[in-house]
Amino acid sequence: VPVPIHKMFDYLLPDCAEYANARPGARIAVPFGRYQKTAYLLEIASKTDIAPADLKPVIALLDETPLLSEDDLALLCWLSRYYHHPIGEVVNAAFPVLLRRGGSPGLEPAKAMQQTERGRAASLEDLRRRAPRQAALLDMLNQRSGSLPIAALAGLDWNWRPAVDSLGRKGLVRLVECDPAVQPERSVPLLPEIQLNRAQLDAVASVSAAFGTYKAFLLEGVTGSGKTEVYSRLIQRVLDRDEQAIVLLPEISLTPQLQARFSERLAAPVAVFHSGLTESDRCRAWLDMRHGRASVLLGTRSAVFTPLRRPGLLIVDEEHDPAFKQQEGFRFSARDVAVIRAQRLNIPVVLGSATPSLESQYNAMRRRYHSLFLPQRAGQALPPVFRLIDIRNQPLDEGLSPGLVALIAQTLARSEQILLFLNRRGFAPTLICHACGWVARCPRCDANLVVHANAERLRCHHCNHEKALPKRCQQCGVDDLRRLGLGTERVEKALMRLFPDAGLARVDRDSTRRKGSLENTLGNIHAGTVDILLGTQMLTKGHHFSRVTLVGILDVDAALYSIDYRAHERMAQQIIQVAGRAGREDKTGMVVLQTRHPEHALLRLLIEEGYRSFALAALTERKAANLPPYSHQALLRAEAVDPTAAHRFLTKVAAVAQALSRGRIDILGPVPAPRARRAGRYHYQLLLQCGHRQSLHALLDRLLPECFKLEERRRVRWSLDIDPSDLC
DNA sequence: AGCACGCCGACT
DNA sequence: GTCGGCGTGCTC
Repeated sequence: VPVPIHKMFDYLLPDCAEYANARPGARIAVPFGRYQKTAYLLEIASKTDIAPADLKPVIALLDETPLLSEDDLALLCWLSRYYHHPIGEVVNAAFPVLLRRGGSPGLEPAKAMQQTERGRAASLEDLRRRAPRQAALLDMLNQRSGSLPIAALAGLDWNWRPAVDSLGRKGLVRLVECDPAVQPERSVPLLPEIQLNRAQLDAVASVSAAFGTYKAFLLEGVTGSGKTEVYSRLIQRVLDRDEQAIVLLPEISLTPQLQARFSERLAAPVAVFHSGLTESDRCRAWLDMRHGRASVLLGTRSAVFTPLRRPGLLIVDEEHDPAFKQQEGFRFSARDVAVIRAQRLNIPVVLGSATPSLESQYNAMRRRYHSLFLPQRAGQALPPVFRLIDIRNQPLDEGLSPGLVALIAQTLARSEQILLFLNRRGFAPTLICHACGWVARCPRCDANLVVHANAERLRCHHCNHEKALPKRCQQCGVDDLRRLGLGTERVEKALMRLFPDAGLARVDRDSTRRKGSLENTLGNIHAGTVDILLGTQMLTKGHHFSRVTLVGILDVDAALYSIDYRAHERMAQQIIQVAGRAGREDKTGMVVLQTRHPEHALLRLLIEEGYRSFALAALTERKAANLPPYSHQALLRAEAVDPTAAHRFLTKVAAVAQALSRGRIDILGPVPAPRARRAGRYHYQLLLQCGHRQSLHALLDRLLPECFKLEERRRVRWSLDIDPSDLC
């Protein structure tokens, strides 16, 4: 039953014909408490510890044939044990919401759009101006002599459903049922296979040779080295074998691009699964994969559980991205789940990245993953040149050094584009009183309020608390408040002053809040009306800007001396990813990093010898400090409104753990979490660490039941995070 | 989670 | 004399 309880529940399976087909993996409706719930049949047993009088009968069998295979069910049970998360919620995570609610798994009748008399007579010119998407659909209808299966639209990379609905309302088309067996024609013409280079061919050959068996591959390829082409060729091979593939991406915004590229190359339609779709679309894609009607699925992390009729291949693109780790509830890593699932299904899995995570790099070193390397940039584009600008004792203009300003001017003079990266939004991260030193703090969090000058407001980036920008110090009343530090808004203002004639676009969460405004900005960038592109990590993902030849990273120092042991890794990945946005076939890109630590060993290694050398050195540091991947971690978090309750609870837990572990496991803490006070609650954490994974999990198996018995647990909210990616 | 029960303070 | 705040316990 999908509830946060570490338990299975026993029910009576009525002895009648309806239940003859009941098999593990099927959904059932059961009475639970005073309500009815959709639950999952995990096991059929002939014994129970529950008193017969307490057993209630199952209300209904919802699936004649189970939607999950025995394999997938076993995987979910394994995950429940590994992540120490209640089995009901784990199984729930594998299903789309519509099916969780007990929705029918049946096929809706296939529909086709048909042109009406009115549609034939309608003036397309008028429509083309006011509703170009509807016009495009009518054009497609015309090309296909007035009838078009809805399924054929699935390959389009725009949201066609509202357009179909509008056409229907206007009576320009009508929807009729059609034969689902008729394969829809392609909506995008199939492009010929492109010529792959040696490294790409080798990668394809290695993975293809592993079809039908488990093997994990780490595909390391710099931006532009043609990973996508390797994926699509591999998927084509999978399709040739009449098997299915899942491709995982870290975030929704990357799906349209990849979907378009796949649709051009693959003979089969590409199904999509992510949180930007309606529930019914997600459910349809899920069922299409389950029943084998679709063969390729592109999706974000929850798509990793999609059942496959004929499993062939799993791909995790940008495998280093922290977004693959779910950060609340069932805290799984979709990348790790993909590897385990491939193992259990006996199929290959490909992890791709220009900047592989240290974990994966380590697994490749240990030969648990097979390394594939794509060195060249396709089409002979040259790798960018890195340059450090030492900003010590330099006069900075809102964070911009004279050297960088000069480079920007030169690049503008050549009519080329510039990309500036600053991972902090707002105007200034601190508002301080010059008279008394008072700093604007969030009343509910351990954090400074950030000045947002455009909106004339102060905002907390952790709890969204907001207030008007004060004119005077709230402590001493003097009107000399200064804005300390740099944010994208501030740099934007400086750039407008320094380069008044340049087209400027700022890309961060504030500037792209409105739906579609990111697409709009990206459009302008490609159209060439933007000369300088300024943004946060939003810019590091996916999009390539072919006219960018100068990349400026304004502040690398924050990451160099962060307390988070993963900060170096993330910094290096961001630098290489931003650098990869630049350059074009005939022009070398330049990447400029402003720092006060130009001698920093890891930074030098990164820019002089590349990401691989950096990663090896960073791994050596991890080894020396006995940090992951050389040890395994589990993090117990606790929070409460009472400032000491969480600490008291974790102290008790630490004592129990100490007694159970007999010195085999490092018990670190409890300590206050970074920014211990958040939205008025106090956060603490206890880190358990061990070089031997089995020992850690054996401890957790015995520790958790004790946690539930502790008296102190009542006053806190607590949770366990296995393989935490953030210690906060 | 979602719900009921039950015990205390603020209203008609 | 009752409404409703949320702490506590239970769900086969």
